[in-house]
Amino acid sequence: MEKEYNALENEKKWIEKWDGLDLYYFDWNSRKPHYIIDTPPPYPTGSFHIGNTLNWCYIDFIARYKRMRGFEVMFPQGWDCHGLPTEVKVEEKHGISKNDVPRDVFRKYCVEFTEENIEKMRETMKRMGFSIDWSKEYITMYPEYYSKTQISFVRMYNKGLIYRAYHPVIHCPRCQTTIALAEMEYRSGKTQLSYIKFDDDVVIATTRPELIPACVAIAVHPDDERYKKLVGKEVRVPTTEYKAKIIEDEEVDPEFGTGIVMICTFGDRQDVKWWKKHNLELRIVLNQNGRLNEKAGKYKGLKIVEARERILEDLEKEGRVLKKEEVEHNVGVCWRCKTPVEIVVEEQWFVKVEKDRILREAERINWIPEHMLSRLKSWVEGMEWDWVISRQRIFATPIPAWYCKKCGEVLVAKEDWLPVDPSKDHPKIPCPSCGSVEFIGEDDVLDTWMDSSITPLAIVGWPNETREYPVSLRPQGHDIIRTWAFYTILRSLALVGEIPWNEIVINGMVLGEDGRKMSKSLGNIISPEEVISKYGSDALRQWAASGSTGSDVMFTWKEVVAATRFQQKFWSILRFSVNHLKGYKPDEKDAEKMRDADRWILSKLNRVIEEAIESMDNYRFDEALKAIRSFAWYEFADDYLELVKNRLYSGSEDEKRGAKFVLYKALSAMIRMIAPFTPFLAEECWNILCKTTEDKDTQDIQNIQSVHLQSYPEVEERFIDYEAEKRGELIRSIVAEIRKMKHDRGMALNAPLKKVMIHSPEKIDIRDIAGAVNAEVEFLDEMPEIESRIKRLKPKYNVLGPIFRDKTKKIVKLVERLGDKEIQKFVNSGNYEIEIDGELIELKSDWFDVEIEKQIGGRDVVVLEVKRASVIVEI
RNA sequence: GGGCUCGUGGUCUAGCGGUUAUGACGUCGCCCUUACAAGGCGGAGGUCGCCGGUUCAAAUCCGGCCGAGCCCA
Repeated sequence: MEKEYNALENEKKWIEKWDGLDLYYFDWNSRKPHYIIDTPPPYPTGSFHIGNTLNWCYIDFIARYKRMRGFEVMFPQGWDCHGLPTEVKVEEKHGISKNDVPRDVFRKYCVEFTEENIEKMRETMKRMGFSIDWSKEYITMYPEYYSKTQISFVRMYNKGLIYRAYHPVIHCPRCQTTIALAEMEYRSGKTQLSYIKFDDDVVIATTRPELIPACVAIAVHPDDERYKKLVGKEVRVPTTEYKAKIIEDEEVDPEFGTGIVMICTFGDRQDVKWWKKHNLELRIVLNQNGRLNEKAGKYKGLKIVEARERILEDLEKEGRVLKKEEVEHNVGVCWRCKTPVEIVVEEQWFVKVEKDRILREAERINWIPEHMLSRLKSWVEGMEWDWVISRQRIFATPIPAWYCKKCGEVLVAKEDWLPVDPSKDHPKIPCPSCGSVEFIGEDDVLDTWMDSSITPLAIVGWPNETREYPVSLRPQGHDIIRTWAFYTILRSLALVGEIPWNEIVINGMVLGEDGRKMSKSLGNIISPEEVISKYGSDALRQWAASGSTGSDVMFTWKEVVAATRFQQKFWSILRFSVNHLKGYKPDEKDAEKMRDADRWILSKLNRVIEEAIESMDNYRFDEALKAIRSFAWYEFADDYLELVKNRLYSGSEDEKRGAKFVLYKALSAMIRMIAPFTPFLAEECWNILCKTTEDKDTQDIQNIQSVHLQSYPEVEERFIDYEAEKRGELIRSIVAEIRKMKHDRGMALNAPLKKVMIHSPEKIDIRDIAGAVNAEVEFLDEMPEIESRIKRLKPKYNVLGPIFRDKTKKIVKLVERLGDKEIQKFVNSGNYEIEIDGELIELKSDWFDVEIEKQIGGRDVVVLEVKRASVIVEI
């Protein structure tokens, strides 16, 4: 074996060897219990970022662990392809606008572009060693998948869970499409608040003066004494000829502005609420193209910003603008492009949100960490509108619907017509209402979340045959609880009346080394490839295991470096062990040859196995890896190996057997325990160990022995032995104490000692101690007589100095000259009088440290006190 | 404004009623010891954010305050 572990080389080697072995193939017909993971389908941006890496590491830890624990694990991989970002990239790439080419040509460009991106990302995932079953890959932009999305649409429509209606929706002027509430976020910024006089009594404050022509009512708080008299009156809306009624509503904030608010259709979501509640008129002045319409009178055709300026100018001339001030204001923006959104009213497709049912059913899912359920709950509880699913885009799943040209009847496709694209395909039946055969195909497409919210169903074969449901696990980040988790639960309940998964494990976000979220603008982005090319995948995977599940994890190079050190340590442990295990055939009978040290570490090993299983079962990867690492490094390597080294080098064959037995047991278990975390290192180590010991019992595939086909180590109760642990612990601390003594005296750790005598009520095996401390060791049944004499009184200068100043030196000299008897008297009584320059001075023994020398039969010895033992060392 | 999470040596972090508070990195000293110097051995370094309360016992539970982050309005 090489002295140094070369991670990069080894990882490359195994990626090649594993290729085509089908190590991770999920077989539906397997008799093992199934464990199905609803893997997140990432958006194919072309780069698999470090946040994905964290997420996938968790999945892979779980998948590998569960496989080793006897489950038939499905780890599929999907790609959530549709959406605007790709459309934008494709437009850039081809130098076109999406409307410059026919829809299907544009779609083709998007598909090609996406395929290239997927391939790039697959490479990184393979390099990371994720145990994906690629035969279960799904790609949402292909008809096999999106026809499922269309079927789900048809079924929900037929159940009355999807409907078409006029309703205010969020519209992104830049993306030129409707977006769902979940796709909107808030940005804070400064805005100008204008105080506008409607008449002498009514002065409103608004941040959107351009919407004054859309004002449909004026509102005040019912308890606001200032305006009680106004309620019920009407006031003319400036810039228009019509009047708006003054109403009262509890949700008006009397503290904001003048306490009088104009309600327009629509400035924000609060307007929508008021509009609905008070049954107000609908007065839309803003078109989807971002320009004002004829209802705005002379402002028709102006863009929002232009209109704002013009209206303010005109009002100013009329003396209606009383005040302008800067205010902090939150504005809703599109989450993709951060452009401020508008509220428009259009006929759109909606999915009904059954809040109560979702809240109730979500509790049946086991949330890890538990508190993440509250994220979903608070989101659902606060939902006001149904989910808008129609989008005015191209690269997405078409909505399978037509409108009859004659009577306007809506015709939704039958299941056996799917997949279908109504923008070019025709329905297979005439209009059920009027018999006409002329239709207008729906141009709108579906929200991408309509594709990705059926992933758990798609992977189990729905709608043809749903082989197993709910699936075992959903692993995802906490940032998409309100979207992906929420939508999936909703759709699963709607389509099959069941929760989608039994458990959901949430991972945190990855922070940069500065502790802030990784982002391009902060310049703190690290790519997985950068880390892998320097330190390899196993090291990055160990970093991923370093945080506690659900919490955000900071990326740090030092954690990655620490991981590579562990890999080297583990390699060295194997290198040492293999040297002694050459030709060793594991034999349970060798257990009889074990000494205290062997029994101790074997017992500890089994308790670490127990701990690792417990932690892995609870998805606490940090705990598991930490337990395994510290056992291997400290207890096994630093303590145990040091104890048995001597026996392995110079013991008799019989003496060695006990140690070899343990060496083999421990290595076999440790390699299997690190396998989910560091699959490359583990694989190499496993192969070396197998070759060394010629162990033919391990499972192999096409003549390659793989640790990833083995079972996880099990706790062997017969080796857990608390008495042995006690004795081993004692042996360990005796050796440590002797080493410490050597260290304190500036001796080399392997320096020979004349003799070591141990007395303890515990009967311990001293043979391995001798080798470890390089001395003859004797176990004493009785404590020998130890004579102690005071060697010297060492002055505490920090006490004596301040008291005696310049006399200190003289005092110290005098005390040093005292004879044995005088010293004894001084220490016993605590006081001593001396004379200096004719002056009597009383000294206290506390001012000196008493150095004691111990002897046995006249020979100098050092007595070390260890818990439950006395160790007498003759140097 | 509301909800959630979190304040632990210089930095990051474990513990979440019970001896002396975990580990990593850093730091200081000693040691090339037939697996590993990217190593070993040994130090130093903490009023567990602040104030109350519950308890025989609080870093841990409860309340309040201060601070940070995330989510939502």
